[in-house]
Amino acid sequence: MAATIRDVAKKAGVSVSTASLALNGKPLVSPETRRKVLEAARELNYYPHTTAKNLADGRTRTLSLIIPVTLEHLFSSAGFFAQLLRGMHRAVLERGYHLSLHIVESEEEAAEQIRTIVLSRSADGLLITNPTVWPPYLTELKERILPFTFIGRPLEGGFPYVDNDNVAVGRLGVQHLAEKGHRRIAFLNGPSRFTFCLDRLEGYRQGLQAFGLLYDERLVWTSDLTEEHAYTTVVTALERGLEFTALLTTSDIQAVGALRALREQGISVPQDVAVMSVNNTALTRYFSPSISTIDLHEEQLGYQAVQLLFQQLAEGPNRTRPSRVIVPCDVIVRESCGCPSL
Amino acid sequence: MAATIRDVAKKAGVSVSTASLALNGKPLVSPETRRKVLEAARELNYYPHTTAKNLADGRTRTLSLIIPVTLEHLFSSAGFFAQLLRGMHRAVLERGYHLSLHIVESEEEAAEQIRTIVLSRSADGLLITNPTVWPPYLTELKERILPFTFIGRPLEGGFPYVDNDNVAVGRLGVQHLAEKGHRRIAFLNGPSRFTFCLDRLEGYRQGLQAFGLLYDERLVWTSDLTEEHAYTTVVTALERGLEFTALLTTSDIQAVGALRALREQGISVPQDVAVMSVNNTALTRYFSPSISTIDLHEEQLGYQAVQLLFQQLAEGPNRTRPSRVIVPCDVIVRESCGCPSL
DNA sequence: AATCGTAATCGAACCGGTTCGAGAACGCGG
DNA sequence: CCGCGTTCTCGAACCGGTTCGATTACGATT
Repeated sequence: MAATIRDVAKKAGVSVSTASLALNGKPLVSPETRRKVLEAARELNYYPHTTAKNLADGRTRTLSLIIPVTLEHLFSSAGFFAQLLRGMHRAVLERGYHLSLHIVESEEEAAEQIRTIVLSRSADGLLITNPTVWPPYLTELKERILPFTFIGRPLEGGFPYVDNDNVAVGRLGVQHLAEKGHRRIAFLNGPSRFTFCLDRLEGYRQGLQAFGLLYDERLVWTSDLTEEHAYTTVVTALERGLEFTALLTTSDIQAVGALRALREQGISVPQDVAVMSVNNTALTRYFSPSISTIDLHEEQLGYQAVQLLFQQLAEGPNRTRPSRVIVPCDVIVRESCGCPSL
Repeated sequence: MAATIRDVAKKAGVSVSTASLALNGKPLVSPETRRKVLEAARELNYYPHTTAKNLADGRTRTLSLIIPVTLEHLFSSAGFFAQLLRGMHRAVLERGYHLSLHIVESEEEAAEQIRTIVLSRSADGLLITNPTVWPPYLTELKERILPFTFIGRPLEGGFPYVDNDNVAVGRLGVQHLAEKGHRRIAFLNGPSRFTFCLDRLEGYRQGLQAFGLLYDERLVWTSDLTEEHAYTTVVTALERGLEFTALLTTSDIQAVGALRALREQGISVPQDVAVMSVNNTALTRYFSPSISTIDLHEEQLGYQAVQLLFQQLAEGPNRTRPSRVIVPCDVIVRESCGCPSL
């Protein structure tokens, strides 16, 4: 069938080992011999057999990406993952690696997949998205059987991860609204099992403090990352008669639900209440009013995650610093916050 | 490090070949021997080395998914791909296979990736999404070096593919609107380099014919699959004074652009013009008015694509019928078409 | 001329499985 | 008791690369 390295060696009149050295650009080969080998390879249309390479040097040239994603979550965050994948793929391609995809419905399933990957040695490293505060596979991973990188900060420290600057997300959201003079800024956050929600809450507090505003826990609400639940949460808050002139939500899909609730109560945005959100999904651009949001640079996040993982692969098991990379974020001003610009 | 099959064989007191037969459930092993081998394997926590298996039997247990996706396209179709991936992953998991991801910016890049995969023998089959009418890699694939399946009908026949029932998409869209009494139904289609646009146009014609309506080419427009271009296209159409009471668009993102154009001209939806779309993305649910759309069952599409590819793998190179699978679609009624239901 | 160092090359082992052909053990009929 | 077919087991080859230790060739050194 296809030419093997033995075919190339024979054609070039050298041994297999020399052919291998020449093809891989190793130094100990004379220029003349190298030329002969390369020419033979070209004539035979030789291309190394990946699997054989993998077996020989014990690398799979594959990184496994674990995406725990429930159906409703998928709906709201498809754009996030799409961008993430782009960034990861770009990084992986640069090194001649492959990206293997594992979509799981729960973290238990994630644990199972991870175990299988480890046992079957089908990847050189793991990229694990969306760890909740204590994922079931964490104990096993602690043994460092396989290098891995989290996308999103795990609660337990000491693990390598990349993440958005979620504290900055909260802080910038508040800052942007406070600079317009808002004093009572509500925050519709997500479930606290997500560390990004914890971090954004921290950022929210920091933002208030920076502007000398008091933290009022009655203005901090929590909902699932769905339109429906965000809607009912805001409706409830309004029924309780809470006063606020600005609202920061932690995801675009929540902002949409919040806007529906506000609209139904005859509260107009941005005149009566200014709204800001996070994610910069397609929704926000085309919604009416268009939604001011914070862009997370997901592609960069994916790219950096892979880079961090490669760094670990290079370092080997002598586990140096548990590194982390934080990707900055940008405010994107649209109509819902009531700013004149753009 | 980890136990190999030789360790298992030694512990069980049998030869390596017997151990292999026993572990793989081959028939020629005595029950007693099998028991001993399995027990030894369990005690040693043995798990076969994927790469070694792959090299030995010449299969990679990997399918490569090629996604040619431009940035603006990504924005509008992230949900589509997310669903597709879910379905594919589910099918692949059932067979102990892996899904390898290749995101490319152009079809030339797709061609390059495909060539590399073929030469390096890093996958057993290819899943190729979104073929345009004549993708550059088609000629090579014709030689059937590697089994593949298209997601989306390629213009050239004779290749295995799965697709939505795009003719039905066009037909059902028209039917739904015509049943409400609409006589002048405009169609905002996408670029004709996409076969799904060609098919939906055909469906549109069939739908008109079924209701005894005349095909009026002035009511058939084309725009890119972006909000902006859809907007300008509809604006232009309105400026030309074209009369229509209903509009079918071929993607949700176009519907959004169309709605913006209509709104700006003081045309209210659904009162003055009924609008229907295709894709059932998050946008359509939360838009105001919510957009009636056609669900394509993308997860099913992905699942079927993998099944079709496995079928080819099973059949081997004795290329039987060039099979295809068509996934049905469903109308989802919301506000924009002006139907009372729901 | 003998010794040494270095550069270039080679053969063989190895990675961890599968598979094939040969051979041993065994029961059975003649 | 012999020959034969069946059932089970085994050793060795194989998949296609990489790598290690040994070997050769050759110019420089003393």
